[in-house]
Amino acid sequence: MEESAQVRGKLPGRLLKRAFFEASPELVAPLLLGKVLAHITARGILAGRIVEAEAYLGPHCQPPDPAAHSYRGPTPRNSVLFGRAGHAYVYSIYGRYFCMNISCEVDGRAGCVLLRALEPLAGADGMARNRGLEKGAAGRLLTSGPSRLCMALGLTRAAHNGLDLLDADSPLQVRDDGYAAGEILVTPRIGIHVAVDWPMRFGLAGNGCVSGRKSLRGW
DNA sequence: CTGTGGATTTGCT
DNA sequence: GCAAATCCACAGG
Repeated sequence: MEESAQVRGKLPGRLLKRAFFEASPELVAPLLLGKVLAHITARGILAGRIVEAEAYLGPHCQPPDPAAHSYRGPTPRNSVLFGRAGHAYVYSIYGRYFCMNISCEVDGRAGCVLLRALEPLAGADGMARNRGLEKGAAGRLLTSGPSRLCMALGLTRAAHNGLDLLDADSPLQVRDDGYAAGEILVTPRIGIHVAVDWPMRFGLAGNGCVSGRKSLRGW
C-alpha cells in the first residue's frame, strides 16, 4: 500500500460536509469547536482539536464587519474568502507569522472563521520541532494562538492558502471524530482595533489550550 | 506575573 | 508609505 494511503487511514473520524460551512461564520465558529484540523505531511500526521475560534463577517452583512479582511471587497489576497466554503485562507501577518481561516457562506459571499487555538492530538513531537521547542513541551505552548498553531502544523500561505479542507485527498482537512464540545464561552475578538466589542470569539470552557494569559483565560 | 518593544513581509492606499 | 486578526525576549515587581 502507498504510504500516503496508510497515513490517511489513520485520520480520526470523518470529513465534515460542505454544508457545515455554508452558513454565517457566527454560527459556524462555535460549531467548529471540538472538530479536528489534520495536516498530512511526509513525516506523518499533525493534528489538533479546535478549542478557540473567531468569526469574521462578509461585507454583505448588516452592519458590515470592519475587522474582516473581506471588508473592502475582493482583492488578490482575500479571494479565497469570496470562493467556495470549506477552503483554507492563510495569510501572513507582522512579517513573520501566518494565520489560518476557513471560508464560510455560499459561493460569492465572504465570511470566515479564524482558528485561534488547538489542543494537540497527534504529532506533538513534530509540532515541538516546528516550534523550536523541546520534545514534550506543553500543548499550550505548541498550538495556543493563531500563529503558533500555524507554526506547529507547518502551515504557510504559499503551500496551503486555497486548499479544500473537505477533500479526502487534501493534505489539510477538517474532521469530526465524534467529540462532544462542552460549555462554550463567548467574548470579544482579540488583537483588532475596530468592532472591538462584537462577541464573536468562542472557546471551549476550561480548556488549557485556549489562548490568553492565565488570569484572563477563565473569563 | 505583567508590561513593553522589536522583528520584518505583504498588500493596499 | 504604513498598518497589520502576533509572538517572544526581557525587565521590573
